[in-house]
Amino acid sequence: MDNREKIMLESLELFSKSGYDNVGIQEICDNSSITKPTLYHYFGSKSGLLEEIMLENHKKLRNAIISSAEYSGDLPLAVNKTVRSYFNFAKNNPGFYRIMLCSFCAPVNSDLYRVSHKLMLNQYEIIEKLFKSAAADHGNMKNKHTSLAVTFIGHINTYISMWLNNFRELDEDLVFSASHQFMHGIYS
Amino acid sequence: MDNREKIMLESLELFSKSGYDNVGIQEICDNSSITKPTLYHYFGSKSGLLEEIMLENHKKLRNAIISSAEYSGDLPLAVNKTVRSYFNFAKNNPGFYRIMLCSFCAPVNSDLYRVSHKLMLNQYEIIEKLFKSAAADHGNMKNKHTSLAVTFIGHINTYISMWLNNFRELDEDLVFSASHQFMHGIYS
DNA sequence: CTTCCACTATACCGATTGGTATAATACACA
DNA sequence: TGTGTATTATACCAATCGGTATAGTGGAAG
Repeated sequence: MDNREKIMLESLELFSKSGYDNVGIQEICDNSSITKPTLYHYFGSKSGLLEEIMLENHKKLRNAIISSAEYSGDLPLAVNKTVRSYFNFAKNNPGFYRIMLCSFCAPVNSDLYRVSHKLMLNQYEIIEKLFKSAAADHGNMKNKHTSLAVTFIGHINTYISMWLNNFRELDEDLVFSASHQFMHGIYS
Repeated sequence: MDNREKIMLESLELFSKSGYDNVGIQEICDNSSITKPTLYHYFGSKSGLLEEIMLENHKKLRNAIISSAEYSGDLPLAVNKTVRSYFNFAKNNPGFYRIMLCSFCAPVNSDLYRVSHKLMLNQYEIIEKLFKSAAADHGNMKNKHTSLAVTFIGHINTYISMWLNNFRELDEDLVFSASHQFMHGIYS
């Protein structure tokens, strides 16, 4: 594993455990067995490091959900698949998901917000597109795309957050009931 | 307004805008028109200040929801009233609610977590008690108290978070549909 | 053999961090 | 008017923050 990757992995770990602001550059370097000039050689700044971490992992998430969230006439199916994709991604990237959850409610005046905000909006857009396509077949969804997308991701994050805090498993039963419950919220 | 209160109000404002870690003691003092020894006279430390802010506001929240979340044979009613209480509290204390949302996903190794964790658990307990009482009349809720409580608060926070980010209003319609959707999740 | 480049080591920078020691002040009470 | 106490102001602390300058090392490629 090269140094760049080592730094990213290690700082992701530290950020998720202590929070971006509570981790110093020196601490990252010590844990990665590299020196400060090396870190600045690759990332330029602390927020630059955060940005690359968020960009790279967001890309993986995006790839995971973008195909699940495709509408082909069956909205419950797409919703079900998307929930499953999110759950699986969280399981495979718990450290990053922790940080992402923080970034959903990050203070406006923080590096995490500045770096992540557009990425969060991009996530909304992907899901919004699903509901926009489905609206043609579901009249009661008209002009609610954004609201639905935000609610949907919010509910998914509720379950993932529960899992991260050991309140519940992310199993196939939960995929079903979460999807089912959300769909009921649309129809009613 | 006395200095103690002035400090608490001002730092709550700053914390919610920039995050606890990004606000320095000096900045709080400048904005409150007091000096550092005064702050340390009242609160002892930065985390002590955070603790008093969280304790005091949590107390207000607790008082607001504890009567709403009382079970008197009508679960949908109690759920509805509780959602309304949360929404109203958030409307009246947006700054604190922002911080509280952060504290639900705060990194374990942070002041915010250390100060808030028990308070969050206490919130769960209050709601858990509601579902525990209701379980006598609703067989399918047995042994799901904790899970239900966490999910319930999680869903409420999703809507409040949307409101804080200007995606949606917290009106009476949303109180109804949020309650309705959650109840459907229980019955199914 | 030389050039290039990723990387290290060390030492440093100014600014800011949370926190404190000490002395002056304002005010209630006698 | 004098005294005690609660609160404040000024000035300071060591430590750490993010970030950089400089000089040098090891190894691969031409």
